[in-house]
Amino acid sequence: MLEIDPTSPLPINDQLKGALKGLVTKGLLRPGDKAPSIRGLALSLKINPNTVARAFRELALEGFLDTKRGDGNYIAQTAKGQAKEGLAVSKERLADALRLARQAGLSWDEISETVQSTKGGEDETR
Amino acid sequence: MLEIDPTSPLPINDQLKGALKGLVTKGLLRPGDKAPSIRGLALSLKINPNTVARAFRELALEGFLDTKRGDGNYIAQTAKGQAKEGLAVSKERLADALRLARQAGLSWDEISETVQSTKGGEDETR
Amino acid sequence: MLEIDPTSPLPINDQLKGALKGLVTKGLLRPGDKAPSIRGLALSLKINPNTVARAFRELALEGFLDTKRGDGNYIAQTAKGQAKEGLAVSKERLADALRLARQAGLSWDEISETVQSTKGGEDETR
Amino acid sequence: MLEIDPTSPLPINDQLKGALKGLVTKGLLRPGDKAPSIRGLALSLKINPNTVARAFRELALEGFLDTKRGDGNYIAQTAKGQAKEGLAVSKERLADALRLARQAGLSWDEISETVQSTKGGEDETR
DNA sequence: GTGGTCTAGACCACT
DNA sequence: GTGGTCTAGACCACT
Repeated sequence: MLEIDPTSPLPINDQLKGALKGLVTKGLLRPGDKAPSIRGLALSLKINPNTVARAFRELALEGFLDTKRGDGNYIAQTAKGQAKEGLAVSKERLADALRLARQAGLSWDEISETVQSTKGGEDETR
Repeated sequence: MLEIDPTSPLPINDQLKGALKGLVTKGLLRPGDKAPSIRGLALSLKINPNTVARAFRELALEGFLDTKRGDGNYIAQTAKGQAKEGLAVSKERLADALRLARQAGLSWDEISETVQSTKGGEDETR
Repeated sequence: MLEIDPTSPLPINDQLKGALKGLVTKGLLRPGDKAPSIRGLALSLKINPNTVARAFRELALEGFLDTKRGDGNYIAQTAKGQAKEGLAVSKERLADALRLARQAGLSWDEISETVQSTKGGEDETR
Repeated sequence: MLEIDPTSPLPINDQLKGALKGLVTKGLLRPGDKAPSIRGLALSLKINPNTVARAFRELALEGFLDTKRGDGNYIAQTAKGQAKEGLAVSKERLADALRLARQAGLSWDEISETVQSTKGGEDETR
């Protein structure tokens, strides 16, 4: 359900926060639903539980998650709004990446190509 | 001529290397040309000279720049090839950014929009 | 300048956040001032740098500190307001402690005594 | 009769132990009296029975409670002494809380105020 | 030297 | 089993 890119310059914990908000945006997770457990996520993503815990703690501080000690984390009722804001952040980050690609000399045609092939790559995993 | 994004998760020194290679790719800088001075670049980009120096040192190690002590740095004759490889790296980084954006819940339509508006934004600065 | 109580049930990182806000409240640290370094504080308080870093990261998220990478942390211009809110939180925590003391059977007289002797204890360290 | 503060940094099971000793200190419960049932307490305090059970187990280990399997828990004959020691612990904890409040920037006047208003708040619940 | 991220692992509180 | 805090230590980016 979730994927992380260990080679990305974006810190793992930030990726995780974005991906979790993405699940809500996509409707795969809804307010009131139980979030995956910290340890379970760490195991399946092969990252350290502390890293997941940090992402979750920050999401809880933002009001996106409700933490119930000894029980688990739940998607907050206000999560949808937070997810929306997350989308805006993601757009900005993508725009940054595009500007960097341009700086590095990629033409808009090459960029379109990259978009297309990334789109195609998605189908393969389906 | 060169721009840096201090808010990007991509390290400044990597951005600098990519942008310098970009100038060669775009033909704005050619083999044999003198590269901008470390101090001048640091000043105009408002970053620490050490960071620029480090990027230049790495570019020299890669054979992209020729350093002449007491004179400055010159674009190496083999720079064009290096720049081409840089393009491939940039494409991969962009593909990563796209995958992250998808994880975060952006639809392909929203991504296209972002590409278009970034493209538009470029014109404004001209 | 700062003190931590390792035996307190209040997490060290929370104590640190409160104490730092206290320094601003007391006027010992002002907006624009450089905060103590993470490593320095960790050394002098004999706690782990990660714990200090966590407190600082949260204070930065709250807008109480401005972090300058490779340089250090600075008290934000808006810190005074944040410190004020911190005072309210501290009052609430003290009220909780008082209610617990009452539950545990302390009389108001014994509580007053404890307040007085704690006050006195402060003078000794001067 | 008993109250618990779920927001306190002091663990629930410690609060429970302190409160139970408080009932003895205040004379509301005497040696030989039957203690409230674990399940009943858990229900009325809305906490997990395991948490109450653990507090009782520890109190039994300290010799404050006598557990009679299949019957219930009874206040031990030596409970008064134990309760007295509990008072000392509570005083120390209150002193800690006061020092933290001072660190956080509360003046002694504000502390006195907080004491007074907590005292006043008690009357309201009567 | 200063901060940032991550891993590994211990121990605790609660369900 | 679930989350929380803390320590220890490695490695990185930037001034």
